[in-house]
Amino acid sequence: MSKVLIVEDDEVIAQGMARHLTAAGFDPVCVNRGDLGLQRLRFEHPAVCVLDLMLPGIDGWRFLETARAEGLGTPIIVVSARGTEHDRVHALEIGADDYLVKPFSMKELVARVKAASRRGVRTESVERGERIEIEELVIDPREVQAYIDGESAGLTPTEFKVLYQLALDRGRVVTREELLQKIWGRRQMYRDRTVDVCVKRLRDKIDRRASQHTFIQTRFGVGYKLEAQAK
Amino acid sequence: MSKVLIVEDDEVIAQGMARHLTAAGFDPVCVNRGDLGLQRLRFEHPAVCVLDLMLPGIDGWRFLETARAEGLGTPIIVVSARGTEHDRVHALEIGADDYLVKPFSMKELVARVKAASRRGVRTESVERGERIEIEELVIDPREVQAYIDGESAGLTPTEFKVLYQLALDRGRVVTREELLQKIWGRRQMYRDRTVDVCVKRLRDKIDRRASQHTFIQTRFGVGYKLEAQAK
DNA sequence: CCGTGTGTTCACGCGATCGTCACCTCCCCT
DNA sequence: AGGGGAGGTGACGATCGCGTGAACACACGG
Repeated sequence: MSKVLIVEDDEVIAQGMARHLTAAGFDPVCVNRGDLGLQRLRFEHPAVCVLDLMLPGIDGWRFLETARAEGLGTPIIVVSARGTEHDRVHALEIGADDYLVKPFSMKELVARVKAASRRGVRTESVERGERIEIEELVIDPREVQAYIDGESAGLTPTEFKVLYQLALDRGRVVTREELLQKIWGRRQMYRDRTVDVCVKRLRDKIDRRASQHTFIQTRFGVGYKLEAQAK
Repeated sequence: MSKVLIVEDDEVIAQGMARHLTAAGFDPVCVNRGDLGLQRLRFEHPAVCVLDLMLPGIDGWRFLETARAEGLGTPIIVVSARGTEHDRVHALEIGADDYLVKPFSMKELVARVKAASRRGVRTESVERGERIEIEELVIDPREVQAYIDGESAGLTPTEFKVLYQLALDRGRVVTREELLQKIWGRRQMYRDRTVDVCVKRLRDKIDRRASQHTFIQTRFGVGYKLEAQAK
């Protein structure tokens, strides 16, 4: 469920961590360069970040400093082969949340990732993500609301989630199964019209103004798609 | 500044920790029994708790379990002479935020306490901070009071904290969980109406004047939001 | 020891929300 | 052109969220 960003240049270790985190119910993403990791940290907001200190691109120290300077609050767990007291204290001082010395047990890593994600509740529901603007439609995750021509669309939480999910993949067709899975947490549907009804209500609210114009398009037999123009 | 609760039965170690934490700008409080520590954790809400596992009264394990079961969200750093992988993993699993094996360096302890308090579950220090003005509403952190048209609203400390928290993120929807965590230091809520009641009283006090006008808006199924206009 | 101020929990009730269903419309394929 | 199935639409009912008033718990000051 929760995403974990692994910034580690050793393929073997990264894969091992990913495997164990997956088994524990996390959704790990691996990156082998510091600069790439920083970019992904900025855009997709993972619940936790596991960071190696020795990295190509930019090293872990600069990674930490930059991330904190930019105000990114993601819990960061440093893993490193070097584990002198000075290293540990310094990393913690400049913004690390935890420090594990290699070699470490995967069990402990998983436990510490769990602990970090547990307390990082704050990005769970609100706050994550930028506003998305598509023509006169503005989708604001911070307010959990959408606006048309600056006027609130009065979306309910579920409606908003659907719209936001479509907006994250705007231009792409999103299947019903995907929506049902991500928003309702259901696995399979036999004849479930839940999504359809929700989309209808959504359309009633956001397509009302610009008549003749529908933001949410239907892909027959597949799913729904939100218009792509990023304004 | 920030209070740190030290639950440790060895006087010498406790005093050492207290001394170093004081030097680092913390306000340590020592307790030598588990049951007493738990009471103080419940009563005064420290920013961080440092917990030894071997204790008279109730031991650290039960301390951890009880605190978390009660929904107390204070970051807890476990320190222990026993440091097997199993111990560490288990402690983290049942709610510890960090685990240090004795003997440890005081520098590292301080660094980890800093890291834990940094991601501060709660906004302990209300004192610093600018006044926030929203139309005729003035929120003054120094006075711990709000004013409407220059007249005191007579807010209680808790009411003020809620208002201030909303004001810091004005325009953004703040979830109940977030408020409960930041102000009351609880992590999970089962069916807790504390926030609702507090908000009701807040509204009674600050919305009284400008009738027809509510500063605090409800986002159904999500949380509360304070009006955005910075005057 | 008892009022008072403050904070938390409880119980009730209304209204918002959301899933389901039935029926209708439209698309796609043959 | 017609049939079957996918999707749109409107309505209904159960549930849940939350406002509200009151009871309850607790520390403080006299």
